[in-house]
Formats: sequence, C-alpha cells, structure tokens
Amino acid sequence: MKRIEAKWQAYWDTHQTFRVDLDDATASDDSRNHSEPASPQHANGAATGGPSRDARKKYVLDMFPYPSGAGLHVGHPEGYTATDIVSRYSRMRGVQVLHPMGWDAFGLPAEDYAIKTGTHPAVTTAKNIGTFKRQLKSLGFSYDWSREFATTDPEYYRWTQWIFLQLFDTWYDATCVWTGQDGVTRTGKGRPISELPIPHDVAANGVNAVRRYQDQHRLAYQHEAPVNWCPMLGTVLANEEIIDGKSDRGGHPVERVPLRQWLLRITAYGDRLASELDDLQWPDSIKLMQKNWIGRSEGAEVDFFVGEGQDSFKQWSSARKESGFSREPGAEGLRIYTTRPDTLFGVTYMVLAPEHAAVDRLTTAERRAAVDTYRQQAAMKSDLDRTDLAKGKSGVFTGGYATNPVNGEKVPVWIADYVLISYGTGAIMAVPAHDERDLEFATQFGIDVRHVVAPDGQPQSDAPGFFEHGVAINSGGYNGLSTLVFKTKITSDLEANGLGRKAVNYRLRDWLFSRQRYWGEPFPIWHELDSSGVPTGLMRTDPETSLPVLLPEMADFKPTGTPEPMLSKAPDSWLYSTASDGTRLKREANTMPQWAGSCWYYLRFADPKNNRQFIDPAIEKRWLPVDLYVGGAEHAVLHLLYSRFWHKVLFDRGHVSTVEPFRRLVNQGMILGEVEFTGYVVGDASAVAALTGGAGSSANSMNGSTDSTGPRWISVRELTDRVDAEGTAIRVVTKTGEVATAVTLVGDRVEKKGDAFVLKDQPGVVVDSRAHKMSKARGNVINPDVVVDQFGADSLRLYEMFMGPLEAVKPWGMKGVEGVARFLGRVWRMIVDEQSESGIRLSHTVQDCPATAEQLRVLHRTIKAVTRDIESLGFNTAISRMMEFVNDFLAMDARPKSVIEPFVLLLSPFAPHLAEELWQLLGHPSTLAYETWPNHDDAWLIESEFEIPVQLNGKLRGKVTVPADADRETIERAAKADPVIASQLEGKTIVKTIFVPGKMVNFVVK
RNA sequence: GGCCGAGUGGCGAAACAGGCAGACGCACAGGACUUAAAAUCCUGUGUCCCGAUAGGGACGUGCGGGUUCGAACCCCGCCUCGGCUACCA
Repeated sequence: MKRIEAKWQAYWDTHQTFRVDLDDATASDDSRNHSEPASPQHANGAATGGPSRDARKKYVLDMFPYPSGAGLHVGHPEGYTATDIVSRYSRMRGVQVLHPMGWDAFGLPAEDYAIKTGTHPAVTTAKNIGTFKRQLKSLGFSYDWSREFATTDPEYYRWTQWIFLQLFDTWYDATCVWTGQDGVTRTGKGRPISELPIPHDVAANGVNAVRRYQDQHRLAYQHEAPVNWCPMLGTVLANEEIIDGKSDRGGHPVERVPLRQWLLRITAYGDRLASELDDLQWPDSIKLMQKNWIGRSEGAEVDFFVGEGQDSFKQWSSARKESGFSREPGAEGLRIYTTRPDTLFGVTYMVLAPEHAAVDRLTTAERRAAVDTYRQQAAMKSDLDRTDLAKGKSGVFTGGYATNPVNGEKVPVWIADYVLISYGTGAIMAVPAHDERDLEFATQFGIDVRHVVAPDGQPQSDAPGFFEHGVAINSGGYNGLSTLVFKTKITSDLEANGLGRKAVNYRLRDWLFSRQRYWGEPFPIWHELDSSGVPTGLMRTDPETSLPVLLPEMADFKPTGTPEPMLSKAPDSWLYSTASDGTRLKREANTMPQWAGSCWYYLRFADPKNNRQFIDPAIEKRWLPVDLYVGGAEHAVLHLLYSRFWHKVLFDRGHVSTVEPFRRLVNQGMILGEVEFTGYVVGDASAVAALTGGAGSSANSMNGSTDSTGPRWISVRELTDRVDAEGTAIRVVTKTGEVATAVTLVGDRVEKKGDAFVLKDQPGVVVDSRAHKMSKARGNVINPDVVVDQFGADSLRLYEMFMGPLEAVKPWGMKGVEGVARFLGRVWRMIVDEQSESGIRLSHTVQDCPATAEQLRVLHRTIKAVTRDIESLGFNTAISRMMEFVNDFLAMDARPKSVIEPFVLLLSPFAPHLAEELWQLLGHPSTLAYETWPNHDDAWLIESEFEIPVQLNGKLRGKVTVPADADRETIERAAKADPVIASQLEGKTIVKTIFVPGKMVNFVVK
C-alpha cells in the first residue's frame, strides 16, 4: 500500500498532473478527453460574480495553515480532503480547477522560539514548512504546487505592503453613490485621498495642515488610544486577540496603556460588511456571528445641557433651535447615544465613562477626590475586572448635574465603568425603569426609578423594570404612543429643535493594525523628523517601486520590554534616511499583524509569480471569487471579516472586480479525541491508587463500604464544578465539599445503564463519557503520520470523510480507520488477484463480459448517489454507497470491466492512490485524473416490481409487492387483498385512503 | 446572562420535500478456513413480550404537550450538551 502511494505521488509530481495554466483556458491535453460539458452547478453566482464568469472554472480553496512546529494535526486533512475530493471530481467533470496551497508563516511562535534559542524565525519557518509540505504530499492532495508561496516571502509581502499603501491612500466617502464593476449601484465608496475635499479653513493653514487633515481621513491612520499591552508577549494586541481579559495566545495578563498605533478604518465599511453578506452561500450561523460582531444599532444622539441655571438652559435651547444640531456638543452640552430615545422622560441620572473628557468639567470640588480615585482604579482595571458581572456595578457621583432637554429636569451625573469610552459617545442617559444595567446600578445606589413605558399603556406597573417595547406613559404629549412610533417622532422633534439626531453605532471598532514584534511585514512608511530628531507627525510613504521594505537582519530577538517596537533596535541604516529634499526620516518600526498576510492570499494564488502587479486584472476577472472555501469555524469572524474588508477596499479602488472574495464557505467540524470514560474517586492518594490499580478485587472490597468518608468511587452526578484557589477547575462532592480525583477508565470497566454509563462492578456509580478536544496536555492527540504509516493515506482520507458530516464535531475512533482500511482491502480483492504467483494481476473474475441488468442497476444507482453526495458535500454517505457496491460485487463471480472501471473512477477522488493503481491494472497507461466522470442513466434504475408499505391509521401493517407501473387502483386492490391487511380491515370501514405514489398507501379506518 | 447549533442502538452515524426509523461502518456473538493465531469469508445483532420453530405483537429518535391519516423531521414549553459572545446604552 505504502509503495503504491509513494509511486503515484511521484507520478503526479513528475507529470505535473495538477498544474493548471490559468491564462490558457482552452488547454486541451490528450488525457483530457471530455465528451460532455461541465454541469452548470453554480448558476446562482450572479450575486457575487459578474455575468460573464466562466462556468468551467472552479476555485477551490483551503484556509492555508500556519506551519507550526508540531506538524500537521488530524484536523487539517479533514477540510483538505473535502476540497481535494471536490477538486478531483470537478476536473473529471471537465472543469478547470484552481486548487492551491501555501503558508501563513508570519507570527509569534517562530519569534518566541527565536527569543529562546537565537534561531532566526526564517530558519524555523522554513523547517516547519518543509515538514508540513512533506506531510501534505504524503496524503496525495491534488494541489498545484507550482503556485506555493509563504506570506513571509519578500515577493509576497511586497504586495501586502502595496495593499497597505492602497489603504493609506484611501478615504471613505459615505455619501458617494456609484456603480461598481459588478454593475451594482451602492452608496459609500473608498476613494483616493487626492479626491478628499479640503475645507477652506484647513486649506488656509497651508500644505502641512492639509496633509494632517488627509492623514485623519485615511483608511490606515495613526491614533493615540489606550491599547492592550501584553508585557509577557511584549506586544500590543487587538481586542480580538484578548479572551476574558487575557491574551488569546498564552493567557497572559493584558494592561491598558496609551500608545500611538496604526488603525484600519474597518468601521467605515460596517454597513457594507453586514449587508453584503446576504447574497453569499455561507452558513447562516457564520453570517449571524459576523453581523453580531459588527453590531449595527440605530438610535439617537441627544445633547443634555450641563451649564448653570434655568435661564441659561432656556438660552441654550433657543440657540440650539436656531442653529440646529451642532457637530460638537460644545462646552454646555453633554452628548449621549441611546437606542431608546422614547424613554427620555424616564431619565433619572446620567453616566459618563471614567475616561470621558467632560468629567473634569462636571466634577465639583467636594467630589474631586472620590472621582479621581475612581478614575485611577478604572484605568488600572483589566477588561476582565471591568466586565466581571458577579461583582455588581461600581461608580461615583461627580457632583455635577445635567438638564434633560425634553422636560428641563436636572439629573445627577455619575461616572461608572459599565459605560465604555469606546462606544457611542462614551456617555449615556440612564433609564433604570427600562434598562437592566441602569436598574441594577440605580438599585445599588438608591437612585429613582421612573416608569415611562408600560406593556399596555396602563400607568400602574408594579414590576421594577420593563425592558420590552410597549406604550408610553408619563411622557408629556407623547403618552399613548407605541415605542416604535415614539422613537421616530421624538427623534425628528429633537432634530427640529437642534437637540438631537438619528445616529448609527457599531460594536465593531477600528482594527488595531500594528504589532511590536519582529516577525511581521514592515510598514512602507517614514516619519518626518524635525531638526532635533523629534517626529513632526507628518509621514511619507515608500514609493511602490522600492517595495518590498525588507525586514532588517537582527541578531538579538529579545523584546524591548516596553511597548517600543522590536524594530526600533534595527541598525540605523535601516531605521533612518534622508529624503531628497533634505528632510530627516525615521522608519515606522511597528510590524503588521499576522492577519495581514492572510487577508489577500487567495488573490495571489491566481497569479503567484507576477512581479508587476499583485494580480493581473484579466486573471482576477476570470478566477475570482473563490468558489468554495473550507476551513475551521475559529476564523468565522476575524480572518473572514478582515479579508472581506480588504477585498472591498480593493474593489472600490478598481483593483478587483467582485465585491466579495468567497462565494461559498463551509466550516469543517472539529475532530475530537477518542471517547474517554472518566470515573471519580474521593479519598487520599493511596486509596485512590488502591481503587484504580485495575485489580477488580480491590475495587470490590469497597463495594460493601457504607463509610461515606472513606475512599470510594463517586457518581459524577454527586459532583459540582468549582475553581480552586489557584484558579484551576476542579470537581468536588456537592454535599461534603471533598475534592474528587478524575480517573480515566478502560472501556470494559463500564457499561450503559439507562441513559448513562456506570461502573460494571458498582452500577450505582455513574461515570463521565465524553470525547475531549485533542490537546498535548490530555495526551489524546492523533498524529496523521502515524495513521498514514499504519493504514495508508487513502485510509486516513476515507476515514475522515466517513466519520460523519463535514460540518459536524466528531470524535476520533481508531477502530473506524481499521474499518475503512478493510473496505479498501475489499476493493482491492474485488479487482486484483492476490494469490497469483507472477505478482499483481487482475482477478479472473474481472472480465470483458456484458453486464447484467442487475449489475448495471447497482452501478447506476451508485453513480447517481455518489455524484449527488459529492455535489452536496455529503462524503460520508457517498462512501457508504461505494461500500454497498463492493458488498454486492464481491458476491458475484463475474465482474464486467464495463462496470468495474466506472466504479474505480467514482472511488478515485476519495482514495486516489488505490484508484490510480487499479486503473493502471485495468489497462490504462496514464492517470485517471482527467477521465470523464461516469454518468448515470435512470433507465437502468427501473425495477420491474417494487414493495410498497401499507399503513392502517398511519401505522405500518404490511407490505405488498406490485409491478413498477401499477396505478393507484391496482396498488390499493393489492393492499386490501393482502391477508394480514384484509384480516385487520374486517368489520371496519375505510373512511379515507391516502396514496403517495412510490411511497406508501394508508387506509384510515373506523 | 444573550445568541446559535445539536440530542436517534453498546459506539460513529443514515433516513434527500412530513411517508417502511437505524442504510453504511465499528463493536459484540456464533460459525467456516487454520495445528493454532492473524487475516479473510458467512450468519446474527434497537428494546421488551408471545412462540419449539415459522412467525407474530407491543414499545422506540432527550422530556411534556400540540398539529396531521401519518412526526426523528413542523409548532409550543422544558431539560442536557457544545460553540460563539459577554455591561455596546
């Protein structure tokens, strides 16, 4: 088996079997003998593809891996086999297939390794890529390896930097209405910065003022903001890289420190990123996750008056009525954002985020100390502390008051960290009666609760809070309005009075795009320095022609230990330069995040060697978007959102012709470790050892024990999850609090009882039965190399597809691998004579004889089912169909070549090595990779008679066999004539007869 | 807490649009081949009941209701597990 696999892998390599030349669409090779046109499977591509997309092309893409030192994981081949089957199948349908592979190779692990050992990350990366490539090749995937690249290749990151320059050169015109290359008219466009209108007052201040103004509007911009600085990793992290207040990688603590950072204005594309999801063939759950992540909400901005005295409030109000809603709230205004402007009459206090700029102004002298203390504490708190709901809310009164613009009422202004500076305006109006969080806060601090909405408009409400929509009460002239009507009306009333306006907000934040590490793409940006070497804040870009900006060689990879980037330790020759006009320049020393390289790699695969453009527009038009994209759900939000963002910018700037990069997305389910049984023991260590030593006798000795404090097995049902002092998850006995020790049990010590598994010798003890995520710590990781070594690549491929549906989470089972390996053995013996002395040759049962009708029926049934299942990615059932075929044909002594050959073709996408070998033995000189996929003929599926179930009142009572062409009357008569049915019908009347052609007949009787 | 998904034999699963529940595989049991074992092949296998056998019956897709001639599938309520998210006003 191993010999066969190596042979064919070498063959495919030597013959470049899977190389595809994209600019030669009409390529015709002798082996590519197609007699029929490809099936037009993607007629629904109009939404994302242009009208002239070539139906005979298919771009099938895997999410490219990060080549970690650990090598391939069994999760990788799951998706890769699925796309390989689709690719091989599509080629046989006469479709030109682009199926590439490459490496997402920038990132922290290689750099961490460099810090520890001094090995250059490029060395580590190259070594890991070598391992991955060897492993992938050993699985026989039909990649076009001539297109391989890594994101770390200078010739690749040259174009990553080029795209960054596009982002830098673009501003978002939210009001621009335009028609793109896809023929769709939309509002909002990324436009060249040179087209940004410059206000007169800015222009009047000179060239540098204009430059600064432009810099503020670019899609790639610098901004000083609190960032998530992780001292352990020595880098700043994106919000998305922080889980529960700790770093996603390594779980290290994260601090908030202010720093000047690069951000990408992804929020400008929030609307389009949400709405343009609709036409994609993506799982609904992923679309929903992206929409939730973008988190668009509609509401209103409202200014509260924070000046002194009723008179000045009146002046302020009338001035506002005159001038309209201002761009900035001004010194006497406090701007809030709310989604419930209909509850304005229920406001009993206001809350500012601790970092809000107006806090100083509003704080009174006697509250100053308390406010300052609180602000300091809030600044220190990690995100985890801030969001710890269990601890309740915190906040302090500033001493200041704000006046409600709708009723002139003065309400106290607080600061509290449950209001986030980064969302909305960083200030809220609090309506405890109708907002859960405000209610919790108000209850805690004894603030009034005023009801202004009731379910039915009846003022008497005894509930503390009502958070749904309803009918307005206690709201002046608005009483009786339903929530939605009220919202619209008060928003326009506020607008008319210059006090508020409709507003949209997003949970999505701009994307923090700089990292302080070495192993990433350098920015093609220079900072201008003044005569004393201090940055002026003005920037210049590297010209496109000087890209790539290469990483400098460095000997020392130790982090700086401060938020200062690694590359600030680079040699001066790299770091400094002088412009032609004499200006001193310093290089941007941050690097791009790992996401950058993976944001556009799918484009480069179509034109990987192009040294004039990131992709040739003609090639882009023909091959994009990706037709099928398969990968893990862990990238559901970040990678896919970032890619879509970049793609849309490139689209707006005319560099790509489609608005979305990935037409169809499928998420493979995670493969878990083998199912494990876990029992729990209480008692000291020696007792645990005695119980679990495996000796049945010692366990039995505990059987009669009624001593509830001694060492003993304990049911999982009596345990509760806890967290111990060190923060580790433990399980304790619910009643006594004793800590239980987990013991992994072998399968034959347990049995099923009811709906749970119990110990065989102590049926009262329920044990856990679960498959866990594979992890080094648990020791349940399956290495694909071992599986390939033992069972062969075809077995691994087949097993991973046979386990269950591609999208499902499924536990590994080595016995299942044996099962599919046995199946492949049966296929082999169906065709090959193993007994032969003269080496391998065809079995004498495989003959050039005519096929019987029965054999043809089995074949065509199999062709039909396998084809349909591949189209719907139902690989598990496709394999079971082929197993049925083999079971049938092994029972036959004559196996016509005309039936066996199509079967080998059906099998080939799944088990290509075996199939190629069999194909050769059947007398074909070259690869089957471009043979025509078999077609089924329904004519062969017709049977002369069939069995139809007969029901009485919906319950199955018998079956009758009728001729295939029998009409309804004949079938009903036959059903009634059946002895069993007849006896049951006796003495009853048939009220109604349900007849489903080909399915069943049902008599409703009384 | 919120959102999404899933619960079917001892196990992984199948049932395509509401119409024969459990295809296919694993495991197990019995048998054949073998000195023996492995490999391979054959037979059986949801649970319970009646029956010597042939055969027949009842129950059965997490739980409780509902719609329907008919529900694993649709609706309502609940339970359990998994994923995502976590004060976004």
